[in-house]
Amino acid sequence: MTAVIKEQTQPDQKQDVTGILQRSLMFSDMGADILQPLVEAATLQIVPKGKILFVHEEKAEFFYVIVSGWVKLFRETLNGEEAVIDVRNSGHVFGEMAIFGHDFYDYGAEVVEPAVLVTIPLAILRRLVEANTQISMQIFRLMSQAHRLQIGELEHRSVQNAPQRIGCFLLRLCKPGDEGPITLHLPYDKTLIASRLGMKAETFSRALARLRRETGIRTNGGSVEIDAVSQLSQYSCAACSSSYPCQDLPR
Amino acid sequence: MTAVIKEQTQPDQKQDVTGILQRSLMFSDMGADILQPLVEAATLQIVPKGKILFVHEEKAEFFYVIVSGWVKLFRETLNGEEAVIDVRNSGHVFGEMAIFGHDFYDYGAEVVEPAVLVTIPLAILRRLVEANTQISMQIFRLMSQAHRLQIGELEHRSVQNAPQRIGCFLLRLCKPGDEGPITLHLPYDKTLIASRLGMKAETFSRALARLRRETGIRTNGGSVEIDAVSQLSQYSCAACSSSYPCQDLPR
DNA sequence: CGAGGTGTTGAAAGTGCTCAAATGGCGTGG
DNA sequence: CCACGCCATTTGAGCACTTTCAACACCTCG
Repeated sequence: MTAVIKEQTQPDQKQDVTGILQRSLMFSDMGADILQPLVEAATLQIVPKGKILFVHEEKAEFFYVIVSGWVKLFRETLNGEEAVIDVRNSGHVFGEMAIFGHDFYDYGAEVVEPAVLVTIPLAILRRLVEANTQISMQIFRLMSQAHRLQIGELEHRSVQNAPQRIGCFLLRLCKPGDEGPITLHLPYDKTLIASRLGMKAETFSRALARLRRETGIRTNGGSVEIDAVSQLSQYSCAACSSSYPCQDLPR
Repeated sequence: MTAVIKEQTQPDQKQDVTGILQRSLMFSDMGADILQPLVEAATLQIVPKGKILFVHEEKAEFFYVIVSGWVKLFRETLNGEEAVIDVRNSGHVFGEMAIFGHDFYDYGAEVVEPAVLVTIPLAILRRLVEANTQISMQIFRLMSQAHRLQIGELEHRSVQNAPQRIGCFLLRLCKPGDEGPITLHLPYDKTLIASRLGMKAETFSRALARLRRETGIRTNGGSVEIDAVSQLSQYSCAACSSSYPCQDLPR
């Protein structure tokens, strides 16, 4: 339906891409010289909402760095259900787990808010990882953090009920140190938040209503007002292994 | 209550430990010379059922290789619930994810069937990983596989109902190629299987009864007879992203 | 204005959980 | 060898939470 605007990385864009990579979680603070092979092979894309970048079990050729926008990672079952694995934004990377072991994507990826992405062939990254200890150590850190987040996700799904999971989601939108009255904005639409949290849209709507009743937060469309973060964290984190602020679960 | 029998690795045991490591998933097919620093620092333990090896958020000093027995990895919430992350057996490794990033265990570990374990300081592994590409590549493979398994776990919990999850668990006990009438034995007690699958013991009991009714399997205590693996996989894998045999979920 | 997407609400059904009680196996102490 | 107590497992009844199906309100866009 909508064409992806692929832009070859022109000389004047290479600086941009280098900077983008250096601001990403995977390549933060790495020298331009180290990143050069990646930058050479990188493509900058503007991708509209709804675009499916790849599907589960497709042969993996590229990994992606998100410059802006939101990307949903998901799996589809044979009977048509969808399980959302994660929804990622600026600075995050996806599709990279296929570097080792089998060469297939572990999930599908769909742009859910208009995005700017850097696309880089996995082969280049693979070569770099084998040659450069600094990069491989950084990826280790990232993978072990991803693992930790996954464990947290599993825990949340099994011990928190719907309103608590929503509360937890809101808490992760807070900046560290936030306490008093603040206003948040939901990063993407409620339907997606619902499936991101493993519940149906209707359940989300009702659970949010209950969360309002029980913690005193107020909502108006996509904006959320929280008077006391502590009250919300008390409500949600009671059913969790770590109390707020939940260092295990950034974003 | 029960003392852990720590055995210093004596010269005559070093060969054993080397062999054990070479048969593990993490160090398979690696030369004795490469493994030597690990073997030097390794301790072989016989650990009784019930022993808690470490708890979530404890400072991480060692990682473990399972020679025999079963180990439960879990988290506990503030209000006393427990979420089982995984239950592992021979050849598997745990506690290793703490190598990078923060130095704390991501979960607690408890021996649930009498086990023989090799205990190795994380510091040694860390040094080895930084120095040896073969090891770091192998660990990458393992971490990405672990990641894939975690994703599968999340998917299962969100799209399969209780009887289907049990069926899926049974399928993973089959050897590749099994079709016809076979008899399986549950690897550990039903209460633990229940929490491994994210349900209560009572639910497990009832769900197993329903699975019997709907797929024709028979059970007698811990043994399970399956006449047609295909019938079971059809029942369970319908709500899954990959059909049987589910390469994503070994064990 | 009409269409389609997003979000909310109601009623009914389903799934898994809690609490309680009964069963049966197994090891210990007598 | 038996009685006892403990633990794993099963079963029943009632309940809580989530889903399903349906209807409707809103909003935006053409």
